[in-house]
Amino acid sequence: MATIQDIAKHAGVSAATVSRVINNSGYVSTETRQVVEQAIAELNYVPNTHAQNLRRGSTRNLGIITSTLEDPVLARIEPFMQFANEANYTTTLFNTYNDPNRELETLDRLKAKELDGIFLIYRTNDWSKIEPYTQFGPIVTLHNIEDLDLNIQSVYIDHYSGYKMILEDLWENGARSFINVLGSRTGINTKRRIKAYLDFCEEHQIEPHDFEPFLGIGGIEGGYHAVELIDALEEKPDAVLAHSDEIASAIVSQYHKRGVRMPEDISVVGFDNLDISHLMDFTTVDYSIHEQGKNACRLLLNELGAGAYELAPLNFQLIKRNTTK
Amino acid sequence: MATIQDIAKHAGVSAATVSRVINNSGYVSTETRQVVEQAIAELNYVPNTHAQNLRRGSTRNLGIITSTLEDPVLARIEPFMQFANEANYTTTLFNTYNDPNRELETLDRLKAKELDGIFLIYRTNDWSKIEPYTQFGPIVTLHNIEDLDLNIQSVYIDHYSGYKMILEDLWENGARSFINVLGSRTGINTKRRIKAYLDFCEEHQIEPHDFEPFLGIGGIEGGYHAVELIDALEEKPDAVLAHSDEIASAIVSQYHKRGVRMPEDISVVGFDNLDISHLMDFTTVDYSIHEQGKNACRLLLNELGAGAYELAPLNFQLIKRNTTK
DNA sequence: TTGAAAGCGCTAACAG
DNA sequence: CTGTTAGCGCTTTCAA
Repeated sequence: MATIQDIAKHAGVSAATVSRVINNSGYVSTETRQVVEQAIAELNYVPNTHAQNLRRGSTRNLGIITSTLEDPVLARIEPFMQFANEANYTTTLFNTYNDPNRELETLDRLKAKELDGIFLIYRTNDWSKIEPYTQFGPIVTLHNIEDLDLNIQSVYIDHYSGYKMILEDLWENGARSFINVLGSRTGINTKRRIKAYLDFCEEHQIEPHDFEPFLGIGGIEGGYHAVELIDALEEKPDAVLAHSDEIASAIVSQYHKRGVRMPEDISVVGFDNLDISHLMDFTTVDYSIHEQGKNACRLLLNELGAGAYELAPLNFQLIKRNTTK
Repeated sequence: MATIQDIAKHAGVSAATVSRVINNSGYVSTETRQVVEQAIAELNYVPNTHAQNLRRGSTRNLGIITSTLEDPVLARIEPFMQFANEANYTTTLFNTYNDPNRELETLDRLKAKELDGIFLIYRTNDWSKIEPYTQFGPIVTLHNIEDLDLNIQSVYIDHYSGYKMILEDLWENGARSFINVLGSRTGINTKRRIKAYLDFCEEHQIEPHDFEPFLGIGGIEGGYHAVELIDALEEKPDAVLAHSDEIASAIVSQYHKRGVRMPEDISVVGFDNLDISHLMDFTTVDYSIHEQGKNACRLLLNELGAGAYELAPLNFQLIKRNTTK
């Protein structure tokens, strides 16, 4: 491979001049520039990225860390990548498969200057272990960190009002008993959903249902499992609220197979407004998940001084389809 | 950030020795090793990747190039990434959005030593433009390149027999007229499917249908469009064969909405056996798409001398569900 | 078993 | 406007 020296020789100039041409920095006469550009073209030269990065002390590469690659995660990753690409940043995706060590190793890449910043979608380590890394580069997350005094930005969105929105709509259409299919026991989203549900119950003077065993449910298999749990219930609920479209799709799928009619026999609602909700025609909540991914990137680039992007507002919107009245 | 020199000083040894410890190369006495390891731990040292890469002339990073991020593509990317990760390789995903220049720029990263090898899922440039890059690193693709004399490996799988399998099964169950919803007009998969269909027609002495306007159909929107095209037909077919589960999901979705019963009114078959086919309960063909992604990685690592992996065999299997008799 | 020294390819002062 | 020079942080001969 040709190096900058080869180009310099070929063009009869110094390496510094070639560098100036490549980077469009400093003064270069039009003639010299042309000669250099021709040499570059002739020798088919591409600068060695490692040398550039070593010299500059930065990459134009953002890391994306997740613990799973399910649809709702992908729905954030894609717009993030696209936005980064447009800003001329590269992205590297790391799946930790929920292994805390892998997560730490990946954060080390920030130290190793391999990554300029990180979009930490799902974390597995304590914040106290993660935060020290911010001295090596910005970190943005999907988690809620409002209460914590951390140097980490977040694109978290409080599910409370979105969830309440669903409940109220179901109520208006006659539903009186509900099952909340919830995710991570410790997650903030679960807490906020529970809060919304409890508040709702109080306002409408109804008895809340037991959250167990509907906690910690995830993935398509989780959705199938939820259906079995509901089947085992003595009193069937009027409506099932899934915490994601992925779960909802599995539930809807099972009901279709069993000939359970929606919304006549039971209502089902998802969350996220992914393609699947459209395809399977079930009610869900949209909150610009796409823009959320982009916002993560905007935040990161702003912190890196690579732009001054305004964040897009994220609003809840109920998307009514055929699984609710 | 601490550098190798800092560690050397701290441990009272030379940088060379630290390097030996880091890389587990050459001779280091147990004592020295311990002292160095302690220094590394104390100073929280992580080697600068760019310096390493510059020195070594290689990264442990594989590029994945695609022109779109739809489900069938993701279904290959995920296992590829996982396999690479396990072999201690990093992956970087590039979406060209069908822009030939972006594709070339990404291939340039091979030259720039930024990528050790490339999984070129979908290409947009001519092979003649792509092949020269193989001198800078191995390229593996999903495209068929059997006929061409290229230095590019492929995990292509001929759809002929898989497609024939579907047709025969439909025939046995009474279907006599078909619509083939086909992809890229120039793609080999389309050609092989057409060949399978024409052979099938000849064997069963039936008249093939016009391929137009069912060519070049892709994405969910494409599936919706296909349904409209079929509606406009004078004679309704007994069965619709989609070239991917994505297309099939859109078709099935539309039919559900319109109250068209499957398989009573019409049969629908997909291809790929993605999650969605299971969720929406439609018949499809499995051919270890997951292993195909891994094979791509195996091939790449073999070429890089980073292993001697055996390829997994890819076989067709008809997965019958409720959209066919 | 260890250290000295050279150099991977590039950029950025600085001097002219 | 252009060239000289130093050095980013690491690995790898070579010599001791």
